[in-house]
Amino acid sequence: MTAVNPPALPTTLTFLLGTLGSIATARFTERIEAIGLKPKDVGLLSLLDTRGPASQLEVSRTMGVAPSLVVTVADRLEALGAVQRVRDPGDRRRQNLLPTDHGLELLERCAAIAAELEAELTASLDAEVREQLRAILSTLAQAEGLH
Amino acid sequence: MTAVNPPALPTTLTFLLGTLGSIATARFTERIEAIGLKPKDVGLLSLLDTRGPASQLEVSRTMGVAPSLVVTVADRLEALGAVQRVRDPGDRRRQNLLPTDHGLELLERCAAIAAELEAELTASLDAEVREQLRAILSTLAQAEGLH
DNA sequence: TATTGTTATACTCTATAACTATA
DNA sequence: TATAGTTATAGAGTATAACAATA
Repeated sequence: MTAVNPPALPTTLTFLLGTLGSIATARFTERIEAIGLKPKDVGLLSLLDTRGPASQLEVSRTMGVAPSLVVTVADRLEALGAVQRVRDPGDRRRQNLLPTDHGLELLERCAAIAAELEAELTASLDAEVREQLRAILSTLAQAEGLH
Repeated sequence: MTAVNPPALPTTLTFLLGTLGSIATARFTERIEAIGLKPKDVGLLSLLDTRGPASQLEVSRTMGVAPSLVVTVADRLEALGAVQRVRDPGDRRRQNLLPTDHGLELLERCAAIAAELEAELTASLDAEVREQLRAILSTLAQAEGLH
């Protein structure tokens, strides 16, 4: 029941998204290293910024990573002074994660780096087309439940 | 010299491409496992299909991976009967990699899997918008020298 | 007993460095 | 001496399983 003549792999959106996404991530990773952050650190900070404080297990589920990885990331961010762990007074098993002012500053620097990188990656596009792309990808992200 | 007020990270194309790309790759990886392939195997097969036979070092440079990784990938593909190593008669140090008929069949199955996945990932888009997206991403890929 | 977080351990991917064969 | 490929080794990232504290 598969297509007899599938389209060439490099023309599929699966391939294009995967390839361009990995380029974007590799360059972003390289640049945030200068401020001591790894991609997962940024993911966690961004999550706290978007959805507010959360317990480690909530973060684990939302990010789709193992609870033990949240410990590692939170340890690093705490050492950087970017997040605080606060025991939930109502349930002392829970560690609520709060971004600090410094953490929010770091996140803002990441956003600036991402914007800069976006400009470079899309230098071949007209401004109008760039916004079309943003709109389409936002639709896909929403469909995947990423907001 | 950075923007005083950068756009929110999740709205940047850097973030959207990285996130959606990693989703696409994760799902693709899961599905090609059924036919014994890893993502890098598919990359190598696709490269040979697109640019013709190549030595391992050429592959290493084109794919941007270490020569030792090409050995690993070529070993696996050879064991699957998907590529053949042929000593270059003019320079016996070189191992030219050739896709076999079976390798090309596997590649076609990967293309079918990618097409199926594309349909799922973009189910929220009109056909017209989907083609807009393909055109824009192809432009970006070309600008990155991926063709 | 079940849940939250942590620690110990292992697995996958990939790179670097040392080595072999050929030029 | 330089280059193509290979092997040995190590590091990064992440998961699974065992464990501790709290419910």
